[in-house]
Amino acid sequence: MSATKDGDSDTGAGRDGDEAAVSRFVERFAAEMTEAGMQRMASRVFASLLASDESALTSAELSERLQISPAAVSGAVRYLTQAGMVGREREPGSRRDRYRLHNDLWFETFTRRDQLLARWEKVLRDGVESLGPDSPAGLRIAETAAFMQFLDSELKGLMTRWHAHRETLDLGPRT
Amino acid sequence: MSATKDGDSDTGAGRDGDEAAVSRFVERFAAEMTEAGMQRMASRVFASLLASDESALTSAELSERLQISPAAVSGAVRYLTQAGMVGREREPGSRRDRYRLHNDLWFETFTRRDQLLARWEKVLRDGVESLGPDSPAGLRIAETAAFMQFLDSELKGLMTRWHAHRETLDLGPRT
DNA sequence: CGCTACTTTCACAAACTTGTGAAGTTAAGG
DNA sequence: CCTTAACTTCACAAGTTTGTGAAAGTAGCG
Repeated sequence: MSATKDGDSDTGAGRDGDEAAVSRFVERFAAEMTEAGMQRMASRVFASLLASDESALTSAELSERLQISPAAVSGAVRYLTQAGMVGREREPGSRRDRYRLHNDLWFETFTRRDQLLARWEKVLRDGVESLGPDSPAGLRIAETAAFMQFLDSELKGLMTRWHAHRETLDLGPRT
Repeated sequence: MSATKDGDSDTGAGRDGDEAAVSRFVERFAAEMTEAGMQRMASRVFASLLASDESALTSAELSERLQISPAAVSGAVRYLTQAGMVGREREPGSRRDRYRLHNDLWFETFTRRDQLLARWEKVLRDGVESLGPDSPAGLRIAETAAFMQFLDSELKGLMTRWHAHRETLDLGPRT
């Protein structure tokens, strides 16, 4: 069925795999991310980038693949760059931007996470004061704050172990 | 205004700490959770329970403290119970339900997390097929799937370490 | 130096979410 | 059994969010 031919494509056999199947994957994965709390368009853009061979696409490509307006791409990209999940590059002699997934994808994402944890911890520590440090509720909240702190401290080691573990997989060098 | 007196309160000095301060904490913490993606009312109910001495409140108490209708409480509680973050108890000879934070709060929450991870991993593995396991995109997605699997495996050890670490804190026995 | 290709911003319409009052359901207690 | 307290469901109003087309900004390239 369908679609594998694209006219000016040059790498031959299905440049990013079977288009329909890829699109299905993109939508499925995006749906999961959306359910986990990310904006819909941002999820879709992210998933598209993840599923692209270059791990980078231009605005126009995104617009076409996802069937959305340039404005929607713009909005999604703003969100993703602010969240530090995607970088923007200008191709030297051209007026196109390319949006690129950071290589160290999950590292970047988790790095931000600890700022979040720090904020939560702060709010919780203040809460202990409000409730009285010896009340049951105060103690429970102190425990929660301690948990956040613990998580924060664990994150570093976790990423180190991931990088080590990653080496043992034969996934080839980073793209 | 002060509000510390509440008429039928019996434990004396501010049953759950200074009411205004507690409410402020509840709202602040709930706001953080909301920003992180949880529904507003669910966040507020959760925060209220966290800040209550019993770690449990009745529907009426929630309704009053948060100034929301019973219907809103009902909706929030449904969400929280489905997410496994809150349990429902019926007080024996009474028609009131009490909603209770699970003791092992964070353990419960993280336990669910691995189901989420498993789902993501599944979607990703399917994606590898769609993209071709040898394409750059396929490899990247395989790496992502591997990361999810890695995270899942780490979670167990993490919670074990947390429980150990928790013992070293003088927070008294579990509530 | 102006043309043109690309991107962003803006105002608005559509769609979804959220919280409410009111009616409906269940079960304790007389 | 009947009453009544407590919870749930339902339909809807209010408020947000989301995505779009159109206009305005930027910057390559002739």
